[in-house]
Order: sequence, then C-alpha cells, then structure tokens
Amino acid sequence: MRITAEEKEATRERIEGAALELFRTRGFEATTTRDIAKAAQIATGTLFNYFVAKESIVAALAEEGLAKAHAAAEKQPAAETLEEDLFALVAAELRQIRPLRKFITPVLETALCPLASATQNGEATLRIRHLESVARIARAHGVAEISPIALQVYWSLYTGVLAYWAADKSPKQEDTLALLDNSFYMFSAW
Amino acid sequence: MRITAEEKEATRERIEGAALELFRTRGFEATTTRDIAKAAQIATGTLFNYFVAKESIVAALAEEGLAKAHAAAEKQPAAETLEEDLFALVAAELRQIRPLRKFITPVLETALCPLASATQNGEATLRIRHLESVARIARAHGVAEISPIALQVYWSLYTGVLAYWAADKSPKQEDTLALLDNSFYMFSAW
DNA sequence: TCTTTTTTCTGAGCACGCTCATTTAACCCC
DNA sequence: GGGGTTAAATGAGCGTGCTCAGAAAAAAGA
Repeated sequence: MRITAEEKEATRERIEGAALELFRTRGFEATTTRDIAKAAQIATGTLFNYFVAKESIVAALAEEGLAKAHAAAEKQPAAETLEEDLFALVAAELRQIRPLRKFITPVLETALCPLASATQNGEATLRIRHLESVARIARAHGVAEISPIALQVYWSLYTGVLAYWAADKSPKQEDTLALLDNSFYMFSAW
Repeated sequence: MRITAEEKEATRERIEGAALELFRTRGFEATTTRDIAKAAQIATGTLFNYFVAKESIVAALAEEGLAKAHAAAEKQPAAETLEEDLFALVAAELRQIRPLRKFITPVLETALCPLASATQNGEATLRIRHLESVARIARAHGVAEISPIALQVYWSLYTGVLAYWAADKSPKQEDTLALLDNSFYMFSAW
C-alpha cells in the first residue's frame, strides 16, 4: 500500500480540519481521538501514524499559524525601537493562532513551559522558531547576540504572556496586550 | 462508619508518604494510582476520597513545603532591599520543595501556569499564597500596593523560574538562582 | 439490644489515549 | 497476469485515571 505524498498531505489536512472543528465546538478534553478519526474518515490507529499524540494536532495547528506570523514579521521593515518590533511579532503571533486560544493550554504546558532550557526531545521547535525570530529582530536593531540568561528571562515573559492570553477574559484580549507591552518595555529597559 | 479526624489525617499522611516514595523511585508517570493505594493500604477508590486527582497529591506535598517557607520568611527581619527579600523567599521555597523537583511539572502545568489571572476553580491556592507573601514583603519595604499588571509580570517571572528549576541540569541548580537573581533585579529596577 | 441513619470504604467497571499484530493494497519484477 | 515486497491502514485490546452503586461499619435512637 504505497501512497503518494499528496494523499498523505490530504489526510493530514483532513485530520487537522476535523480536529479544529471538533475542538472548537466541544473543547479539547471532550473531543476523543476516536471522534477525530471518525470525522477524518480514518481508523483510530491511523491517526497516530500522522500525529504522535492528541496534543500534537494542536501543536501542528499552532506551528502553522506561528510560521505565518514569523514570515510576515520578516518582510516588515524594522521599527524605531527593538521592543516595538518584538511587540509586533508577538501581536502577529496571537492574531494568527487566535482560533486556537480556547484549547491551546495543553500545548503551552508541554511544548513551551517545561523546555525551560534545552532541546529535550526534539519537540522544542516552537521555542526555537520563536527565539530565531527574536534573534533576527535583535540583529536588525544592532544587538549582535543576547546572553543565554537574558533569553531565558525573555522566555519567562513570553510564556507568561501566552498563558495569560489563553485565559484572558477581557473582550478582545486587550489585557494581554497591556501585559505584553509592560513585559517588553521592562525587558528592553534592562 | 464514622472515623476520627486523627485517623483520617493518618490515612492522608500514609497516602502522601507512599506517593512521595513511589514518585521518587519510579517517577510520576510510572507510578499508578493503584500502586499508591496499595502501598497506603487502601482501595483505589478511597484514594480519590482524599485527593481529587493524582496530581493533587503532589500539589499537597508542595503546598506543605511552601507553607513552611512562607512561615520562615515571615519571621525573618527585612533585608536592605525588596529584591533581596523576594530572592530569599523564592530560594527558601525551592529549598523546601527540592525533593519534589523531579516530578513537580504536572503541578506547574495545572496549578501555576494556566491560572494566569483569576481564581478559576478555587485551586489557585498556590498562586494566592505566594502573592500574599510577596505583598507582605513589599509592605515591609514601604510599597503599599502592587498594580495588577505588575503582579502579573511578577508572576510570569516567578513561574518562569520554577519551570526552569524543574528542568535545571546544573549540579545544584545554581543556574536557577542566576535566573532568579536577574529576573528580580530587572523587576525591581522597573 | 436491636434498628436506623450516616459516613466511609470498596473494587468492578468505564472511557480514554495510545499500541501493535494483522490485513490491505500499491508498486516492482519477471 | 501473478508472485513478492513493502508501506500504510486497521481496530481489537491494553493500561490508565477516575467513578459510582453497593457493602461495611460506626454513631444515634429506641
């Protein structure tokens, strides 16, 4: 049973689409992997040929959104200050992954928080990708390199913003933007 | 079947003791609730009369250690600067919960990170307790009140430190202390 | 002492995420 | 076309955290 790359990609997208729809309507916990598989017209086992775990589906959706935000940020000309560009980067990220807000917590827990320092199991892509964008922006502002410890402090602030955002109850999550603003202002002033 | 408060407390402690031992030797994931129940000489169902979830056992252990640290900090005379006292508080916390370091991640995920803002389900005790201690220390340094947003920024830094600590590979977690130092220095300078 | 009430304990059982032996089917070679 | 090889799909089944109807036992009432 040899299957073309296009067919595999199509299946993958069917899974992601079905999962997104179910997560949105029923929530992450209430959606079973059996539900997703049925909606994507595959067997339960097949689902795990495409994604190693239920959370990985959300992670994949997030990664796609974040990649868009990073690409957009790369094309943008540099602003006046470093923190302005960092703010714009994260704001763009949040805009892109907005549909996932309600059920992104499991991803935050596994992919972002615990990888405090190292690459762990190779699933640190979200962290690495983001920090690459940050480093690029910093270079554009004449900052050659950020010390590991400063990066770690940045990471605390960034994950704090994401965690807050995921639970933000203000109408258009404007509280998150205020937190983001304060966090990055403090960071750049340092 | 009415049971004295002492007996219930004894059972609770037997569970906590058994769980701590098993988590330490086998790890959190590899220890089943059946294992814990058996080691504590109760039925599986009874375990959940005492703790609503497996993670809650770790949370209870952590809460006890943190309470000790807070009590100790309260007795301590105020140091020169605010950040010194905050540093001392968190350092004392980490010392107290050190035995839990290897398997505390599930608690960080549920009890600390997601409760970005509000009380959620009443399980925000860890957050509230810590911030109470912080507020007390701040008052001792003449800071009457910390704005909600500053508190949230503080919380980002604090949880960042804990997450880093849980995965810190440096011999005596001295990297965590460096991160803590930098985080709080930046925060107070702000 | 014997019911009745109340509280706690119990473990079979459920639903879930995930696995893995088996089946299915595309491709290759003759 | 037919046999062989290999990649992918399948779904019964496993182990887990947790539940809940019923049993057990202590206290209260008579």
